[in-house]
Amino acid sequence: MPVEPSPFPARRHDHDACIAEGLARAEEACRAGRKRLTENRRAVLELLLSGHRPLGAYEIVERFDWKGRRPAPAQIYRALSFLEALGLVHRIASRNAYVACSGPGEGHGTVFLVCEQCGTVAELGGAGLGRAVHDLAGASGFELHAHVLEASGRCPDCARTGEA
Amino acid sequence: MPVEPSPFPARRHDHDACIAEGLARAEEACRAGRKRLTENRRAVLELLLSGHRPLGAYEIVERFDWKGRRPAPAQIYRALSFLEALGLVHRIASRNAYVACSGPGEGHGTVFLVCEQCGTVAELGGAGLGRAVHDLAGASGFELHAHVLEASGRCPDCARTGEA
DNA sequence: ACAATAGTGTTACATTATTGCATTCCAGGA
DNA sequence: TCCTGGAATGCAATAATGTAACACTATTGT
Repeated sequence: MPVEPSPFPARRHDHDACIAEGLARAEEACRAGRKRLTENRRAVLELLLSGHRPLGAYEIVERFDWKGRRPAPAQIYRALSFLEALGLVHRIASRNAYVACSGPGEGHGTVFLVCEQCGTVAELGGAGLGRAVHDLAGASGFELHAHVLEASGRCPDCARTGEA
Repeated sequence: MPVEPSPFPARRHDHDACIAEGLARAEEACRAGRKRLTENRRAVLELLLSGHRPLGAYEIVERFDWKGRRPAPAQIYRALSFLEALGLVHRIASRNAYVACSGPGEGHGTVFLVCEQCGTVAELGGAGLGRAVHDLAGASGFELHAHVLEASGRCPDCARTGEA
């Protein structure tokens, strides 16, 4: 297993490519699952992809400029559930917010590192951790179905800047 | 590191002792921090201690029979923040609920196992996991401040019962 | 074209959490 | 004892987050 490079996006990176890649993955996932990536769903996903930062559902509502009008929250939640079920979006429970999946990750065993300062979220594979949690739970006779692991702190950029 | 016994409470256990112990720890913590364990705070803590199950804030409001009247939500949230700051109560982010701390645990590095069926919550020390998360984060240059790790599944009792 | 199904648009509502402010309580000193 | 400053409360209002229900529209398979 190769050591991963920093999971944080470089300060300058080809962000359009991120978005394009995310959308491509979404289309692929939909094809594979025989689901439809409708205009709404696509738009919500694009909004989330447009930053590496979690957005609250109502933040999405506000940013949603869609033929001049705004969708009701229910729309957004529907899109989010759909995208989440496909693993294209993750919910950050500790913040009531949602972030676009940044990798082909399997969806479980994932660790989220959330920067308290700039809000950036990095998603780590943490496969070993997933197993560790599983084992720990198993040792107690607990039948593990899913888990969430979210860390908060400062991302490399903010840590560098702030420690002056 | 000794292997812990099951972190789940036995089906029959001296529950009054649980409560008494929890309250005792609270009083100790308050003395140590020169804080006051007021009637409200104590009452909220007692409610949480009275089950090994997370309660939503409004569930607490409903159960709160306090001289015949009901406190406003704000009261409850204030008590919860206070208790949480002292590590006497934990928030289960994945459920928007709160549970009494079941051990002298340090508050970080803790793993919560939440039963989807009966709602029981067990709190594991998971010291090794805490370190693992720390290391994993550190390897990415992330300055870790805190993390939440919540698992859902079936507790031993429910698993036994259900698999019939 | 038709039926079956999935998705949308909208309203209303439910749940969870916070803010502001006047009042009350309480420990500690004059 | 009395005062006083900070902590905690009581209360009302409201913000923020999340769902339910239902009629309507679009898409797909036959």
